[in-house]
Amino acid sequence: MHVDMDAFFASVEQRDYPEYRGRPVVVGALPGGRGVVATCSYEARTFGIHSAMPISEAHRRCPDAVYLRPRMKCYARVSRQVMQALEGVSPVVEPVSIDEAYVDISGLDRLIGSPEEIGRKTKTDIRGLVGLTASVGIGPNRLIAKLASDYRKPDGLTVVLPDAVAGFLGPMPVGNLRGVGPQTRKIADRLGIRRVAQLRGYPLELLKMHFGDKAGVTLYEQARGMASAAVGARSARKSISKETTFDADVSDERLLRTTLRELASQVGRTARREGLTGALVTLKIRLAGFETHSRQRRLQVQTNRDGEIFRAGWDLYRSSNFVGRPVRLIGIGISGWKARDAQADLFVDPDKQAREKNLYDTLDTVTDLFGEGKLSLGTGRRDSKK
DNA sequence: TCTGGGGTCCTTAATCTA
DNA sequence: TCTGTAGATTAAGGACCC
Repeated sequence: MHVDMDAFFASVEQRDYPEYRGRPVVVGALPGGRGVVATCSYEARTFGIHSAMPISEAHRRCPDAVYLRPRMKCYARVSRQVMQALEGVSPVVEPVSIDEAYVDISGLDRLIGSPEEIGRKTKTDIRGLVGLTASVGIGPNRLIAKLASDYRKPDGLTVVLPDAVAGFLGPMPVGNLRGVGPQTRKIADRLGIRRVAQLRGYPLELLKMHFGDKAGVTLYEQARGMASAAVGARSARKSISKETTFDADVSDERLLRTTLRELASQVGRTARREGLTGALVTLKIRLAGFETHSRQRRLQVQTNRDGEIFRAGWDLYRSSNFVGRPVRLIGIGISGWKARDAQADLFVDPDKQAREKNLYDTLDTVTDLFGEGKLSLGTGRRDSKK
C-alpha cells in the first residue's frame, strides 16, 4: 500500500488557519523573490499553478492567492503522527518522504479485511489523528501501489489486483513511470512511444540501446508491472548538504565567504547531531545564467567540524575557474562516511555526546562572533592555558 | 523568461593499479 | 623492466524525485 498526503503543506496550513479554507494557498517562496512553488492547494491548481512552478509565474496566474513560507517543523510533526497512524495498520512502514510512505499489508486480510477495507481504515485513521486526507493505492508491488495512489486524488482509494495490472498500466502515459522525466520522455516521444502498452512492444535490447543499460532494464520491467514488493526501513542517508540562492547574483567575495561559512556550520551541526563524519566535501556553485558546477575534495581525515568543512569548500572555490564571476547559488555538502559511521550513534555514550555537542556549539558561537581560529577546543587538563 | 532545496542514482571520462 | 589492458576508483555533470 502506498499512502500519499493530499497537497500536504497547503492542507496543513488550511487546517491550522480556517480563514485559508476554500482559498487558493501557495506554499513556497514569496512573490517578488527567486523561488518556486513547493505545494499548493487544489483551489490554486485550478489557476494552473503546480509544484516547481516559478513563484513569479504563480503570482501572475493568481495574484490573490495566499502565499506562505513553509513551516517545516510543523509539517514534520504532522508527518510523524501520520506515520504512527500507519504503524497502527501494519508494523512494516517505510517512509519515503515527509508526506508519503509504503506499508506492507500482506497477510492483513485475516486481521482487518479486504484491501479496500484496509485502505479505508488507513484513511479514516489518518483523518482521525491529524484531520487531513490522504490518497491511497494498493497493488501487488510498490510500483503499482504508487501509481494507484496517484490515480485518483485527492482523497482517493484505488486497489489494483494482480489480474488487473496489465489493463491498469497499458493506457498510462510513459511519463507516469518512475525515473521518466522530461529527458527520457523526449527520447520516448522520438520513438513514438507515448503509452506503457506501446513500451511493452519493444524488446529489452532495443530499450537499452536508446535509454541506456540501466534505464532500459527498469523501463522494460516497469512496463510489465514488475518491481520489488519488499517494504522495509528507509535507507541510511549518504550525504548532508546546504545551499542557498541569493536574491540577486553576488560578486562580493566577502559575502560569498560568510555565506559559505554559515552553510558549512549548518552541515557540520547536522553531521554531529547524527554522529556522522565524512571525508568528501562538495562545493556547489550556480553562476548567473543557471550554469551549475560542483567541485569535490577528499580530505585526509574524516570530519564533521564546521571549520574544516568550510576551509575545504572555500579552497575549492578559490582554486576554481569561476572566481570573479557573479554567483547565483552557493552550497556545500559532505559525504563519504566510514562504514561503521552509519550506526555510530548506537554506540556513543549519550553523556559524551552531550558534552561534545556543547563544546562544538560553543566553538560555533565563538567563531560566529570573533571569526575563524580564535578558539580551539581540547579535552585538556585543568591547567591547560587554552 | 523563469527556474528552491535536499536528496539519490546513473553516466562518462580521467586516473590509478594490478 | 617494459607495455598493454582490465578493472576499480574518483570527479563532474545531469536526470530525476518529493
